[in-house]
Amino acid sequence: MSYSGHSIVTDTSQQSLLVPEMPGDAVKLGDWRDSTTSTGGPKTCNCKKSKCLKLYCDCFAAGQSCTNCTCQNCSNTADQKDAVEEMREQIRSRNLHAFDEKIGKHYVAAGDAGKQQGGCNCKKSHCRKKYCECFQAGVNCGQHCKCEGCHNRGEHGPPPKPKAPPGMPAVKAVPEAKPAERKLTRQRSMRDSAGRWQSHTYTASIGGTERESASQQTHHIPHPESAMGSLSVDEEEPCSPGSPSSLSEAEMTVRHASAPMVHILFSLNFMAELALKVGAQKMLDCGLGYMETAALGSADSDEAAPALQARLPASGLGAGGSVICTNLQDRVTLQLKPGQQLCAPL
DNA sequence: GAGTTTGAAACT
DNA sequence: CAGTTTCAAACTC
Ligand SMILES: [Zn+2]
Ligand SMILES: [Zn+2]
Ligand SMILES: [Zn+2]
Ligand SMILES: [Zn+2]
Ligand SMILES: [Zn+2]
Ligand SMILES: [Zn+2]
Repeated sequence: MSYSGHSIVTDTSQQSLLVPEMPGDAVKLGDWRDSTTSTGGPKTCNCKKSKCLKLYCDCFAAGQSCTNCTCQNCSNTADQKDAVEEMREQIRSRNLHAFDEKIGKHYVAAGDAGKQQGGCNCKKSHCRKKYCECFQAGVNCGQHCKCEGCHNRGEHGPPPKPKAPPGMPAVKAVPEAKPAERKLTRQRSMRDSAGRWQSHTYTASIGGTERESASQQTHHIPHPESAMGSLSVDEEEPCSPGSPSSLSEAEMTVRHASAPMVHILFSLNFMAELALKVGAQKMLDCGLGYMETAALGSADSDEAAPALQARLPASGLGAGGSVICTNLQDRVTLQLKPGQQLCAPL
């Protein structure tokens, strides 16, 4: 989702992402996009009776056309987009949030589309198997789950560790393969000191001819509102009391979607730095490629935040700092304690 | 690979 | 709503 629709006018500056700029203005979060992978991960299905036109079908639920699937009588194809869209509408009328995987058109939420907006209802799996979608998503069960005998609440054990499906090991072989270039880009809108809206495009790349690089482009845009959707940042972002103005690096924003789960978004600068420090590949291997925050978990409460923090080291991204959940309302700001870092220093 | 189990999605 | 059926994946053997 680029801002190509807007007439881009102004300057194009280059600067290092490692130099935190950004004033304490409102931060808008775009999505990370891996140029080599489709957002949300490619899905495949094996549907036999649904024609891949119901939410039973993972591909359809994820808003993807069936590709490399082994489905039968599949109608979830590009050349039948009319039928697809018709079904989508029908399902949307049944459940307004059915395809709400995106927030404000930008952020792909942790869960799969159309699933689990209200938590799981597991009865026999103790939420310890992939039958449980909370577990499958790698998150603890939360307030809205109605599960029985749940062992996925981070109380009596570590956070869920759904074993990665076989097929494409995160880091395996291919040592001779040329370092494929990977690019991570993301956009954000913010206001400059003059109050004008700007669109910032950040790019971090690794591999390829260049080793690692990062750049930033700044464009003036008419109004970000149209592009940001309902979750546009308030004109006046409520700053948590006593927070320093320069949280850019440590700041994380939590969106409390209508109901169930709180998704944690890392700030742009943080992710960009992380990409440079540990490498984009490592991030992808750790499931952070698209800011899939489920990889780190979700916090439904202050109490759950520490568990979230505890997962950071396990992700291999460094020793986590303290994550503080300052409040839990519609919008929450998580920040590191001053001087602490999520990622171990270089 | 066949058969079972599971819980979301769909249906009544 | 609740109860039932359908469905495709997760799981077991
Ligand atoms: Zn399908
Ligand atoms: Zn498919
Ligand atoms: Zn299909
Ligand atoms: Zn569950
Ligand atoms: Zn759950
Ligand atoms: Zn549970």
